[in-house]
Amino acid sequence: MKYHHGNLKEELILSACIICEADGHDRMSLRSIAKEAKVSQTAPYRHFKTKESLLAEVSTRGFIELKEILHNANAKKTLSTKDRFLEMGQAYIDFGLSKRNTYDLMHSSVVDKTQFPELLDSAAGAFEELVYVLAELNPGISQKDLDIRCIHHWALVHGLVGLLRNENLDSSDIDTPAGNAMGLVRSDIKSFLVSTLEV
Amino acid sequence: MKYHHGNLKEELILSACIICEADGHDRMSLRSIAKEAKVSQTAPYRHFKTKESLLAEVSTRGFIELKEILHNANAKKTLSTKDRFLEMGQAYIDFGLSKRNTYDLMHSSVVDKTQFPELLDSAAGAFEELVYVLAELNPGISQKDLDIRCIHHWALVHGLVGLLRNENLDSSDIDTPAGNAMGLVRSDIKSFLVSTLEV
DNA sequence: TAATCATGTTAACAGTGTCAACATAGGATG
DNA sequence: CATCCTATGTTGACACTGTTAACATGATTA
Repeated sequence: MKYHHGNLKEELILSACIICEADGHDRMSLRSIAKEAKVSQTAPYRHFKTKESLLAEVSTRGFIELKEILHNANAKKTLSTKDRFLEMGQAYIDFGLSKRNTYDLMHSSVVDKTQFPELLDSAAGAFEELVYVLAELNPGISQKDLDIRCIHHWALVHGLVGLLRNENLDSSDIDTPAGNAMGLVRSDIKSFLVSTLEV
Repeated sequence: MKYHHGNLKEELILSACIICEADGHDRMSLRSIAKEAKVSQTAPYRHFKTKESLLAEVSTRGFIELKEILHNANAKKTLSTKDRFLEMGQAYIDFGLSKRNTYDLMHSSVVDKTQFPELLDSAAGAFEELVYVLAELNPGISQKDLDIRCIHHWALVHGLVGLLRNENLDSSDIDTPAGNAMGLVRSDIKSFLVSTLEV
């Protein structure tokens, strides 16, 4: 029985990542993850100043994973640039839908991003992946127009994740305009994204 | 000193709206708003089954207000249809930026929308305002294409609010691509929205 | 008038983040 | 090797939270 754990910080982060995704960040307690690590309830405070700073770690890892996912989608060199762009869009949305609670945390205000520089960096890193494809997809485009396109598509996929997750808007029994439209988009996200390219 | 308050439910909701916007929904406690209404800490439970259901009320009122704002923007009959559309986009984004915490709650997962029908209705109501302009702006468009356009612009403004709120992405001292782009968009949202129309 | 029911109260429970005070292990320093 | 320092752990406590159970009150209605 050793008094010192040896790798507690990393274990706490990994536990937090799992619990955040499983239960949602608002249902995660420091005490429960301390218990899971078989450590006293205040041990986490030797590694994280507050609960928020642990959540910032979880959020950061989320952005790092998102960046990797986007990078991998753009690395499929057998595909055309346009198809890689579509692949990335699909990948982003898949991430937002499958890692739902983590995605929530990443865009939540419970973590004040301005206070965690590495979180800012990781978020910017993910965004850059989009800049790369769009630059390649629009050779000779001005910096300003490129920037605007990036914003456009980043906002679009982010907003789309939010809409797609509201199951209410695509339940087939309710025949709202929004519901019908969401069904269409959900069934073929890439076609939808294509339509946003033809500006 | 009357034992019964008379208008407690409404007062609790109004307090909750104010506190949610001021402090954020995660910092609002039932006990604090009960105290503000000079009532015991469990009195709210006579009107709301859980804290979540009170938050659902706050969220609902947010969507109702948003709908009104969009409706008013579209009611400026001296403007062209296109200008009214732009006005609505600006109004949506202004709402997301000024009623920041309320907007957060409206898109947060702490309230399970599927369990609050009137919340679903209010959200759908706001969405419908966008359907109206876009239908007018694109006469003769097919239902499918109209639906897709609605999704497109709704997702866009929602995503944009998220991006614009990350102050990190537009702080002028950091010279990231994302930062530059956000500055551009922020300074002239309507121009940005125009560029998304020309599909 | 009497009974019912909506709406209030008090007391309590289990759980939370966080801090202060103390304990221990392991590495650095003499 | 002995000693001290520091990182990392523990225990105990505080104030706060959502929520329930049991009880009190006041208004409506039979």
